[in-house]
Amino acid sequence: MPTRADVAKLAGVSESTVSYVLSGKRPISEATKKRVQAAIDQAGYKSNYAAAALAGGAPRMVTMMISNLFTTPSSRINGALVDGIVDGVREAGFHSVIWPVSNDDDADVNLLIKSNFSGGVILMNVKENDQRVHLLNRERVPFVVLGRTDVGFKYNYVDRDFENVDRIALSKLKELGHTQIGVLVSDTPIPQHLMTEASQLKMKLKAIDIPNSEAGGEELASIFKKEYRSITGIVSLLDAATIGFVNSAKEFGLSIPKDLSIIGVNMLESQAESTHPTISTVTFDAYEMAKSCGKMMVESIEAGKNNKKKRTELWVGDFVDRGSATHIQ
Amino acid sequence: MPTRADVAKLAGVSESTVSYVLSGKRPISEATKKRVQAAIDQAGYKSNYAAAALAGGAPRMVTMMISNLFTTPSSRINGALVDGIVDGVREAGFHSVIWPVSNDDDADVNLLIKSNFSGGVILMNVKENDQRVHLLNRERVPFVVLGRTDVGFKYNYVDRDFENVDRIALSKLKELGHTQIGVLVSDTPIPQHLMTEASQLKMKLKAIDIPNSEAGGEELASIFKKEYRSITGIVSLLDAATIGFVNSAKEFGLSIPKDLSIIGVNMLESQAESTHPTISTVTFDAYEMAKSCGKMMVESIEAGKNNKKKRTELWVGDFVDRGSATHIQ
DNA sequence: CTGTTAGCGCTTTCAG
DNA sequence: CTGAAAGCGCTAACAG
Repeated sequence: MPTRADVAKLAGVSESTVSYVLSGKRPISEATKKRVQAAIDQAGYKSNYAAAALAGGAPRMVTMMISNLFTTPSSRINGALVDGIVDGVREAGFHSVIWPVSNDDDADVNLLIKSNFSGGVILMNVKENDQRVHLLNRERVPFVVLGRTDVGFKYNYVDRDFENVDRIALSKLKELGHTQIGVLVSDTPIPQHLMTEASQLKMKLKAIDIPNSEAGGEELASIFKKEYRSITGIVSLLDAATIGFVNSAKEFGLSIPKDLSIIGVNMLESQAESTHPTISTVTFDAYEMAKSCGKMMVESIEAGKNNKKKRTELWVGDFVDRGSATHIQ
Repeated sequence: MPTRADVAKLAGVSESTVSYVLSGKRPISEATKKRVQAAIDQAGYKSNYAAAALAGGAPRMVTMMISNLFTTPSSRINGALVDGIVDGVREAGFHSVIWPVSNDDDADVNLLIKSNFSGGVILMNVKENDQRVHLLNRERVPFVVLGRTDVGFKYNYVDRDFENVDRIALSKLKELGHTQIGVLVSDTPIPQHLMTEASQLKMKLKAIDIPNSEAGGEELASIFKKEYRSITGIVSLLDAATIGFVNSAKEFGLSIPKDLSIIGVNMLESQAESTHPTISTVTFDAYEMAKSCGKMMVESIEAGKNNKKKRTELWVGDFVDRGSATHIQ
């Protein structure tokens, strides 16, 4: 295995010069850059991760910990998350790997932490009061949680910003001229922040409490014109019921989106898509979310070096217009 | 972060002594062993992966490369493979991680190889004439393929040993007294090695060529007594057809396993299980297979250090008796 | 813009 | 049974 010394000799420069053309951390003349690059190719040189990690301080590697990766069928959203993290981390100049946690005991986790070849850990699929959060925190390993769980102390995470999503949905409807809004819920009141937001926007919300099933949606459709005559916009927190509603709307003389604008909120991307291809949603871009999670992880690792502590919470939603939210007619 | 030097000071021994109690590579008195262990605990010492890798030569880490991990639904067999590799590798004193390959271009693979933090690569889900095999071979990275693909040169792999599986199936039937054997195939002749093996065991094989569907199996059941009166044992290469056959056998006056012994072969473990809970099979223990793959990987890495080359091919099947292969009556 | 040099923390001879 | 010391290949001051 050729080392940076071999390359240096070949190129007729010093060892550090080789390092610097590789890292770009200091200006190098084009001429030497070329010579070094040629020498690298000729020697078939490959940088040694271990040596770099040793010399550079923390290892430039982040580890994704996904529990139950192989017992639950992987969903599309998981793929987007992994891809997002990989890209975010890579853009920050780190690598990322998945650490297989076959079972739920601590052995694997401990091994990862002990071996300490990883600069930080991204925790996914966190459970309620997840023990791994406690462990990571105790062992002072830099980590970021993709999601949230209540563990009794603060930590870095990236999660969906539900309130902002609601805000986007309502302002979108407002913008389209709707003020009388029905909120599809199931056995729960309208979330407080939705209420607050609505009053700021001078919109009227009316809870429409139905079972979250296709049947529930159909039934709503059957009575909608009678019961909710004044309502022109819908914010739906339900998936299955929305399918039922949309599918049977026409049958009951309700034309969507002509008579009614619908925006689904707080559904997972996959739910939203499977719900109905024509329902507009405020959804989450899982890939982008994961990407910022990756970036945050790296930042957090680098902050740790300088003993700077940072705590970040983050995320917003995106409006996806599929044609069911339209201007009031 | 405490280092081995801190521990040494605390325990009042030399640095190398600490290393040796950790690695167990030379005899240490119980007394100092205890003192060192106490110092390690007290200091909260953790070994540094990067430093160990640097000093020790090749990094003690193997990487699993699984393509399309997140676009295909993960199956149970994949989980078994990953778990097996992890355990096999761990028993050999190495760690293992999954390298996420989101797309099929070479960028991810190159990155892995360049960063060279991994002592070896286990390739899974290989495609025909897989380019990654060429790449790994060219870059002289130690690697093992879990599966097989034709690339025009030899490499280390672990795969199912189909011939041995057939051998096991036939000898099992022979042992039970069966000599007139039907072979369930679909649009293919009986494999050559099955024929060879049968003639050595002085058994008679008869191809039973049917569609591999439940309907195909049912139809076979309906005519079996008439058409294949002399046959007492079945070797099945088909999954769906076997289900259909077994399920409708009784209806056509065929009692399994009383009248007929059935052994499924060359099915994946998952297929075999889903085929029928009472069909005996010669199947593959995916976990064990993967485990030996992990061990082989580590051996291959360590052989590389001493410039010993080894080429290994491996696997056998296991007979799983679920009661449908019984003594001739 | 480039070279010299002191480590990073560990493994492994070599010398007791 | 234990110590001392020489690196592994790289990064990052420090010194031009």
